[in-house]
Amino acid sequence: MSIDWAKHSLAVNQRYSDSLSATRHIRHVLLAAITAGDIMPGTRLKETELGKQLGFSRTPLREAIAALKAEGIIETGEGGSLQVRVLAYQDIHALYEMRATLEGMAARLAATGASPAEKLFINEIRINETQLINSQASAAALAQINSKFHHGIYLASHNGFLTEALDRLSRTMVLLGPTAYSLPARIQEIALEHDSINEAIQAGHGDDAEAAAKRHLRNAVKARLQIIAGQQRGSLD
Amino acid sequence: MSIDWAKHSLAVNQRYSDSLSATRHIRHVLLAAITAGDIMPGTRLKETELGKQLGFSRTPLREAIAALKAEGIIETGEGGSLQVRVLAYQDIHALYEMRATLEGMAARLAATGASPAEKLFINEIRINETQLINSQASAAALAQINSKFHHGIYLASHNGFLTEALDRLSRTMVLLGPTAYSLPARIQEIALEHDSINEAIQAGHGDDAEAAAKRHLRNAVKARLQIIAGQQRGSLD
DNA sequence: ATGTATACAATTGCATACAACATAAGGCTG
DNA sequence: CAGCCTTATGTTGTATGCAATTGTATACAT
Repeated sequence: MSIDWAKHSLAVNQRYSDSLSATRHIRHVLLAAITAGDIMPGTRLKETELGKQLGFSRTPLREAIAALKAEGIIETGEGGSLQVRVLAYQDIHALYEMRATLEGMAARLAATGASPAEKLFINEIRINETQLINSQASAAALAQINSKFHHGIYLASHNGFLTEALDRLSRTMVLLGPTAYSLPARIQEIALEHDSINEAIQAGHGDDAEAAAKRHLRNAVKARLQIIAGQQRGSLD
Repeated sequence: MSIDWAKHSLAVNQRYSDSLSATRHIRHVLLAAITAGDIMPGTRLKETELGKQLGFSRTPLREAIAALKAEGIIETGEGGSLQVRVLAYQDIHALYEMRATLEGMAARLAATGASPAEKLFINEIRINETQLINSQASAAALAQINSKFHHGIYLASHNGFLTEALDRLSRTMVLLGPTAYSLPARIQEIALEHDSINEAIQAGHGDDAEAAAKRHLRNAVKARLQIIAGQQRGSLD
């Protein structure tokens, strides 16, 4: 029941051309494993075991974990044991509330301050997304282009702290499990909502962009709650 | 020209009753030293030296630094050397832009969702602040009560991610140097602005609270720019 | 005199070893 | 038989040591 670390490790090496220090490499691999669902929230992580599986000593492993703890992805449970953070039900609302505000801010700033090139870039991603949806791409592929779309807007806000905060929120959200792209009905809605955001940005309408982004996120919570309700099993283990 | 680590170390031990692991202890001590201005942005930190001065080995020190790097307080310069992060001029605007949005959100949520006890608590801090100002308290004391006031609002938002994001921003802001409480003229303005925020929260007016908080932060940037202009020295070392 | 190359010193990155602590199981006692 | 204490095992926390990379100084050549 061991995890296929080699896959994630390879992907990270490919993405960064093997140029990462052990500490940062491990951090990315752990994030990838959590994102892929290979490690579920609540899973206990044992340093010795992880180190052996990953092929690194405990020193860089612990440094990577220290960084993930600072990000709120990993937490120390009772007696100092390590585990992937478990989000409470009300955390879901808090998370989306934050994202709605920040995505709204990013969309507004993108609409009012993005360069022509950035606007073109965002629009291109949007077109690309439409093509993928029409060709019935996988949920993973759709989630990836979705990420690109949002991240493009973050960057166009020209606010590094905003970009970082939103990236951090996105990383935290993987703790919630499967994305909304597992709901076929939601996919079309997402496309429409992305369109409103994109159009407002292209037109340079800050207010509209912010409102559209907030609407998008409010709908996203609804979809998320639906997924969680579907996963609901007996709460008594 | 060594730094008085014992002072910060003692303060941390007092605050946390000696119950912190070496790693977390060191993290707090470093933050305190940076906040106090004992270590300026751009200062190079040498692990061996720091470890000896703090009385800990390099392992927990490196873990503390890993956490601070994840928070953006410490960065790795050319060739892997460590230094306290240096903020660029445009970072100041980005930081305050973020804080204005998040403080506005927090104030709105506090106004609409805080419990009666929380509102009383915030009001009490506000009264306390007035007394301190009238008694000509030190800049440090004013900065502290200011922190309490804002933090009280964060908590009353009932959104842990928002609270954490704002705390993180506050920690980053210490990199900017002296607070606005070194400007006598600004102190009275701050009191008035805090009053508007507090009144809107007490009255439960979300829109007003958000607007007042945003105004407060906009004025804070102005004051900050004034301080920085005053500090201006030749940019060629 | 200036630019470059080489050697040395210093610092960071990683691994191994040790110490302290928490947990769980088993035996002992009431 | 139940409860508690003891002990053994496993896990985290910290220290030290080694390897590799980078910065620096000096000497030499142009």
